This record gives sequence, structure tokens and C-alpha cells, in this order.
Amino acid sequence: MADGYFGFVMSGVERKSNENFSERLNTGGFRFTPQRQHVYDVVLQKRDHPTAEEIFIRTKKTMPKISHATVYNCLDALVKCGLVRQVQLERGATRFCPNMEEHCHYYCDSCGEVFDVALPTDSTVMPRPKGFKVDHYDIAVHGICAECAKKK
Amino acid sequence: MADGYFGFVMSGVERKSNENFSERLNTGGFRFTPQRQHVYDVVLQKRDHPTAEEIFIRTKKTMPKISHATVYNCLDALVKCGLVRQVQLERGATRFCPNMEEHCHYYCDSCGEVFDVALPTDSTVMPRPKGFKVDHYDIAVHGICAECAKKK
DNA sequence: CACCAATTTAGAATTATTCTAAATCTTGAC
DNA sequence: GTCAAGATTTAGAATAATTCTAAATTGGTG
Repeated sequence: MADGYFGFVMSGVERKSNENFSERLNTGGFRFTPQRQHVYDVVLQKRDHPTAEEIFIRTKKTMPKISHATVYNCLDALVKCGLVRQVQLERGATRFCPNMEEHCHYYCDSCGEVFDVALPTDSTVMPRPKGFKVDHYDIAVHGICAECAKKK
Repeated sequence: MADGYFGFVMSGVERKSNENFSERLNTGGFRFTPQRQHVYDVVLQKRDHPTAEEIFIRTKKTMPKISHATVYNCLDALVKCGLVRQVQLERGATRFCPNMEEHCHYYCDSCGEVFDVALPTDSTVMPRPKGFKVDHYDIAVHGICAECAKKK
């Protein structure tokens, strides 16, 4: 059980600026493409945890010919490179988040709003299955946000 | 394998639930139906975090006329009654889990296996948005299980 | 038993994601 | 710069996951 405890200390992926974008893709075994740049820009621009569909619509504004499949391809590449996180909050569409800091998602089951909250570096100690190699944590907290709570 | 961390730990709530099943539904504003009983039995029977589709197939064995929509309806009712949890681990189908203890899911991104791990009762209080009323936590830990790690 | 509302049903519809095959790019070698 | 090889994009089809629909059935209540 000695190695059975583990903190929320993740393989921290530091936020890097746009200059390293291409390099970042290469390291992950991907090529730079304008589509990936545009999709990444869109996700960075409005950090509201959009779905692939929403990202598709937003990306079309600056790149009208981009296709659905490409958006998925780009998002997959970005996720694999550690530039974007995939967030599963409820049934239905997956959402995406460019905040690579250690954080969890507070999700309002009433209005659907998502709040990022940074995790304390020394937060919780969790037991884990023997030999399990942790890649990352996905922590979602469901409930009702202050706004919605007021309305009831 | 360290017993107690890998195994499915029966909680008091679960043990009682069969006798109280109907009552539990009523409290949640739902009626007892044989379909709900069958679906619940199926989920309790093999605790491998099945998808709605898998539950549909398994339930058909004892109730061949049950429909797809009914399985979704039943699962939704069970989730709302606090008899079953909905688990979102990756893109694609939602999974279901009858373990109502406070626990997290270790998910092997390689083979897809899911391990339930009980959370320490004294888990740290996490910072949260002001006024947010917490309903429940969904904690998933992604990585590679011992089996899969060995193969590489 | 009779009533009303909840539930079930089959199948259609919708939503989310993946696949396909041809066209087009990106990269590295020359 | 040109070229080839392989990665990527594209539109649209295909599949998967979930929700909707409207009619039939059922459960609980009086």
C-alpha cells in the first residue's frame, strides 16, 4: 500500500504561448496546419467549455470551408498534444477546455454553466489500484450555482 | 490485488435497496414498474459499468419485450432516485454504476477497464464558487492499468 | 371497478461522432 | 525549387447514442 497513495499532482503541462504551437504539435507527432491553429485559437478565445459543434460554428467565421470532421481531427490532435482538455459533464456532447492548469469543473445541473476552480496543490490524497499509471484527473462537481439557487 | 480497493464494496444503502426499492422510487416521485425492477437488477448483477445499450441487451434476456426508450427512462428514474450513478468517462456512450458509495473511477485508457476506488471519508474540502450548492462529485482518473502497462 | 396520470412501446427523429475516398497540403530529400 | 510520401482536409455518407412521438397499457386512488 506504500505506493497506493497519490496526490492531485499531475504531469503539469505548462501553458505555452502561440510561438510554440507548431513545436508542440510536432512533439506529439502531428503536423502544423492552419486548421489546427484556427481551432486552437477559437478554443482559447472564449473559454466557455464549448462543444465540438460550437467550436465548428465559431471556427467557420474565420475559416468558412472547414469541415466537421476536421474540427474533430484538430481537437483530437490538440488533446493528444496536451494543449486542450476534453470534458465529459453529462450525457451528450463532449466539451473542450484550454485551461491546462490543475483544476476541476463545477457544473450547474440547472443552467449548464461551468466554473473552473483551481485545485490546491496539496489537496487530497487518494488511494489507487496497484500498478495503475495515472495520466490525469477529471474532477467534476455537480450541483446548483448561486444564480440558480436564488431563483428557487 | 489489494482487497478493498479493487473490489466492489457494498454500502448500506445498496443492501437495503432491494426491499426498499419501490419506496425509493416513490420518494423520488416515480412509480414502481417491473421494467424498473429488471433494469435495476441487471445493473446490480454485473457491476462492470455497462452502457445503456449493454443494459438493454441484458435486460432483454429476462424481459424480451422491453424497449430501448424504456431502458433510458428507467435509468433516468434510477439516477434521480439515487439508486444508480451515471458515469461519463470518454466520448461516446454513458455508463451506469450501482455503487452509491463515495468513490472514484480509475479508467484504463488502453483497455477500457474501470476500477472503483472508495474515497477516504476525510477527503479534503475543495474550494468552490461562492453559493454553489454541491450535489455530488464525479472523479475519474485516467491512465493505464497494471495489466496494460506490463504489455508495453 | 373507473379514472387519471405515469409509463411503456415501436419506430421515427435528432444529435454526436466516425468513416470514406478523393483532393490537397506539409515535410524532407534531392 | 521539385518531387514523392504520407498526413491532413473535405463533403457527405454512415454509424452510434439518445430523445421524441403518439397510441396503448398499466399502477395507484377513490
